[in-house]
Amino acid sequence: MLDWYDVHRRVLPWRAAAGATADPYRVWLSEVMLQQTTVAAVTPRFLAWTARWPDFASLAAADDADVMAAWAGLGYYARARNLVAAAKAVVAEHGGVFPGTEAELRALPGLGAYTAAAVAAIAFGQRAVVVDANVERVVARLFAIATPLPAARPAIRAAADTITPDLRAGDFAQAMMDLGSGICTTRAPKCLLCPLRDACAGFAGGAPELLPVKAKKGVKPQRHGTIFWLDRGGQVLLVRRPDTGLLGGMRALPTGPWVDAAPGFEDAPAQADWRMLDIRVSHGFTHFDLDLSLAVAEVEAHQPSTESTEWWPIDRLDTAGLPTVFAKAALAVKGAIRRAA
DNA sequence: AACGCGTGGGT
DNA sequence: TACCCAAGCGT
Repeated sequence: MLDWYDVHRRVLPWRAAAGATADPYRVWLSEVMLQQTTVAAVTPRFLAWTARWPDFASLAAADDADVMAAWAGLGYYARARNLVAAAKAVVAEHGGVFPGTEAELRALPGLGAYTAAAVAAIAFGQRAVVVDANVERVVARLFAIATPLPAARPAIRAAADTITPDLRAGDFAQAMMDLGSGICTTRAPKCLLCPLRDACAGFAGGAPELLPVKAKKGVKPQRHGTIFWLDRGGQVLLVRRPDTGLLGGMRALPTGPWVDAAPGFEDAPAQADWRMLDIRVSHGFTHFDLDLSLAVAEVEAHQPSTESTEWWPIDRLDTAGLPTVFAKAALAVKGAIRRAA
């Protein structure tokens, strides 16, 4: 694997040159951004983020709202909140120096078993067993582990442990991920290009693409809701969502409750002459689909804001850092208003 | 130990 | 189109 990696390794912005030491801050940030998120989506965001907050100290001192806005569109927003919390902990509890052991890393917010192992191995050269979805797939095929996930996890981890080297464990982990990403892919693995082919029990068995076995997913529930668009002379009312739960801590358009049937004007952010637009916006989250009605109204100039609300210039809404579902809704409302004019 | 938690890309 | 999926974590 290491020989293969030395030839085929991907060049990525958070990776050190071959043989060089990676910057722990950049390794950590990239690992968190890459949680359940593709390299293609992460790359531009990583470059912008590191230009703005290049180290732990700058991130620990960053304004919370700026950080959340900078994360907008990447999803799983608890990651951004945990990044700041971890940076503050590094400054306050570790003298600004990132701890180098897997156990200490694991104790920081947002670093679970995978990320702590990956950072320990990649940034600190320690032997750690790094198991992500790529490694699960490669190992399940290599050892022909047919137990369905997630029950297979202990066996997969034990098998990964047996092939993890004492030296260059970080390169080994990245090699497994590059292999999983480009060769040992989910749908149609390119076994003829694989350096592990001769050792692969899954290949020998004739159907490596069927591994690992996964349970089928249930049906996603369909929910309905209302998004409120309140215009105050070219500004729109935004709220800050509660820190916990869906889209926690993010700037957002006001919403009503998410319900099973057709929604109404419940939880409108102000007394106003609300009317529903003739269009809908649909958005899929991980665990439910949302069908959104759009309620619009206008208020006079003196309409106040509160601690958790602010008026935002409509023509600069792209700078507000809205999660995708609200950016989508805003685009739809602006389009409808333009057509009506 | 399930489940809540986003989004964009691939097929 | 309607899925499935991606360098998971916290509770």
